[in-house]
Amino acid sequence: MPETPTPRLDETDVLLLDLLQDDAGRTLYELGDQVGLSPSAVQRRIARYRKDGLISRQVAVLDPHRVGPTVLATVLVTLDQESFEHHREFAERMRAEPQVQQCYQVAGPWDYVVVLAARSMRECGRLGNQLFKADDNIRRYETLVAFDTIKTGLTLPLPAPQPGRP
Amino acid sequence: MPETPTPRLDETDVLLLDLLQDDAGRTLYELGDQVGLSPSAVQRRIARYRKDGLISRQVAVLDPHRVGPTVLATVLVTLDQESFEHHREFAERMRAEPQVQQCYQVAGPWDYVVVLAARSMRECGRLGNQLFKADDNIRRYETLVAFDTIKTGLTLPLPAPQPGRP
DNA sequence: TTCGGGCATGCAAGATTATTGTGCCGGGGC
DNA sequence: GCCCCGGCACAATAATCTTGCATGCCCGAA
Repeated sequence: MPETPTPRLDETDVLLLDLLQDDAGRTLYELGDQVGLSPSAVQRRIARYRKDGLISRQVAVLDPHRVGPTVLATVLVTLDQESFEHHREFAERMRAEPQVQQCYQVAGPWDYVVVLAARSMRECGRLGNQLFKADDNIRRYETLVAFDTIKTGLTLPLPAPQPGRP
Repeated sequence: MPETPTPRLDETDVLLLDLLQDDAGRTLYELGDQVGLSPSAVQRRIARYRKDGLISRQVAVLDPHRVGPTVLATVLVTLDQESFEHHREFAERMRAEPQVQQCYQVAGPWDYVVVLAARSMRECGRLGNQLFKADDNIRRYETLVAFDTIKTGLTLPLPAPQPGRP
């Protein structure tokens, strides 16, 4: 796994990245205006973030309930046998399923937290069966169906700027 | 709450939205190429998605572990008193905290699922204390710290195109 | 202290890309 | 059959992005 040592970020980088996390549709001119830099300087920084893999991608976020009926659910999962191979297989299956939005391997009695997005309660149930019940290596799983989405996003808190260069 | 009746989507819409969910950085020309439409037609459709709130925003997704040390955790929460007011207050607090990535109100013994992003284990603990322990209306909460991120994103499965116009 | 290199910047030209106006075509309603 | 509406392609225009270049700053080395 490419554990790159993390490029150093100054105050402007943090400002920029926060703006981009919030709305990546802004123009370079606008961004530059907000951070006190010329558009071209901004552009070069952003290019660097991409090259460094700091910005992994740029996506459009759809409104779940505007797209059509949507059921979101969180599923807690515990595997039966914990072999490396079983974990790998499970992870692969989660990655392959488009209706799995997120999947984390966690500490404690549960092994995984999985966030599902389905188009109906019925489909949500079917998905659970297909992904978890049909797998005979899953000891137990529990589905927490969402009533309401209070907040959603992938925004990360950024580290305080390195004492580097102000 | 503005429960807009969902605009009808044809096959091209679904194709386009899927492309945009995957990578919103593509040019109109490229998008048009993939869906068999001219750039201007694509542009007009996208403008419509925005107007309809179908695309709620466009963001840059950062790589958590490239940005710096990051600890992700899922927290399950049960309130003590279930009054409307208490729920509203809790939701407000989640929305206000930048380190809360996602928050869902769910069915079952747990009331909420909260996804946290912190910069260290220490901070993660502090955050938990601040958000949940300090609140005397929280009966119980359980933190599931993530070892590993198998998958992440906000991609939604799109409904099959309406029988509308092919 | 002074010199030289690396690095990031602003500016401005040039290339791409997005936006908008126009006319055309096909389907549905009258 | 005719008209209206919606969506399309094309083209001109506008906006935005990209790149080359010269400059200034900070640093280490002499």
